[in-house]
Amino acid sequence: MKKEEKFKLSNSLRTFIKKKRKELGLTQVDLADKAGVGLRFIRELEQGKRSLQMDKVNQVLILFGYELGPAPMNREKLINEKS
Amino acid sequence: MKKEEKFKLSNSLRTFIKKKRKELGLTQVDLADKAGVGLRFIRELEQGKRSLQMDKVNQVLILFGYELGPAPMNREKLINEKS
DNA sequence: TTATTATATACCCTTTAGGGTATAAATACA
DNA sequence: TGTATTTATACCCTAAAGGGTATATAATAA
Repeated sequence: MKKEEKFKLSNSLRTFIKKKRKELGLTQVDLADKAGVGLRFIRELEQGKRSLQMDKVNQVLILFGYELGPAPMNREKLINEKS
Repeated sequence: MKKEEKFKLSNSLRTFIKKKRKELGLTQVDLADKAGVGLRFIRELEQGKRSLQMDKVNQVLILFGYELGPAPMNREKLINEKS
């Protein structure tokens, strides 16, 4: 496993956040402020850091009406997903 | 907000894990070993600690074929969910 | 081009997640 | 009952999450 892969999470979350943020026309700074988290956190989130704390992630997701939950993995994605 | 509520996460995850674990007839110790996390972590997870790290949670969920992902919140649950 | 804004990287620092372990309480089973 | 198993609580400790901030590198506009 390459070193960076250790820090990448399933693309869905990072792209989800980035997409939602753009849709609302927010900068990372805006989002950090609204969510009450640090700017560094938003960056690590959008860059796919795996070890983020759930509560912080949820502070962001809630702004979009979402929250973290268990979702069935699909193996197709596992195979095809680019790291 | 009562003090303990700060540490409770949406019931879905904690009950999901507990239910899946029971279905497989595993003890907390078994699950901790299989997931490669500490026993303490499994306990905090099943007790609803909010600030758990996503990667650790995923190590557990993967055993069940699941992973953390953004899920739309339903307001019904927000209102009715017992803390 | 240059100025402005957004994003990324790097560092210091405090707080805390979580491992390990011992003990206590609860549950199951003879 | 008592005994074994499972789960919960409490403590110490190390590694790292993440806040703040300064700097660097895009990206966009004038």
